[in-house]
Amino acid sequence: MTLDDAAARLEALGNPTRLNIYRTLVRAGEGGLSVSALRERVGGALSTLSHHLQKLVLVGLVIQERQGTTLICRANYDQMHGLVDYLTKECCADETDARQGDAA
Amino acid sequence: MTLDDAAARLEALGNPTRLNIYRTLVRAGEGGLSVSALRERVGGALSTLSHHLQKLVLVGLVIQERQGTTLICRANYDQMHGLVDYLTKECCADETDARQGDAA
DNA sequence: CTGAAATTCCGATATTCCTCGAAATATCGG
DNA sequence: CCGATATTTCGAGGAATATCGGAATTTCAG
Repeated sequence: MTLDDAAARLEALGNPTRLNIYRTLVRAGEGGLSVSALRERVGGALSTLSHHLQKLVLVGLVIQERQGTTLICRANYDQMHGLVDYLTKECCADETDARQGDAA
Repeated sequence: MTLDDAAARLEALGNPTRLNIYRTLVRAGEGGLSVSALRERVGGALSTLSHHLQKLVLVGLVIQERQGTTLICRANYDQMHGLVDYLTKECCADETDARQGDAA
């Protein structure tokens, strides 16, 4: 994962509304949530929610799947793990890591 | 750590320039880096760097310490660990965690 | 086809962000 | 105090964001 990718994901998460959306999706588990179900929990206008969701989808943090008229949204754990990994490796390193982790 | 706190930190990191600044600071290790030394590595105008640094300091991700005329900047590992922790607990939980982690 | 439900697209507005150069401020050495 | 160095503050331009309401689109049921 490049620095720009990581920054894009962090930015996507770096908005209270969006972080809340994402967290809600995580808590919903594998079943996911429809956009309207999501809206009932996070509030706000549907168009706004849709907008935020797109941002999350764009960076790969959320996956959408159509089921008839409803669109199911799910958290993409892999991407989040990748992000946490990046943060841990690149940005949590103490001196020990700073010497070796340079290659990454 | 509240959702808003986490979002603020994520937002601070969610800018390529700032993420680069932070990462550079982490790699510098405990010794830290002065603002101008930092500038030599990340480029850009000093005023811009100062601005970004303030943002990082504001959310606690970076600590500054005066040494004469120079200001030493250091990454605050604790805060970053706290953030990664939050992400892991609140946003990486699979169903197993989603049931129990609700209290947090 | 028609009606209903779910979601996105289309403007619009207010706010915030990123970046810069220049001026101001702080600290030190002498 | 003076000069030099380091950093921040000020002011500004331009771009991007967050939010909204309503219209348009898609998909299903009958």
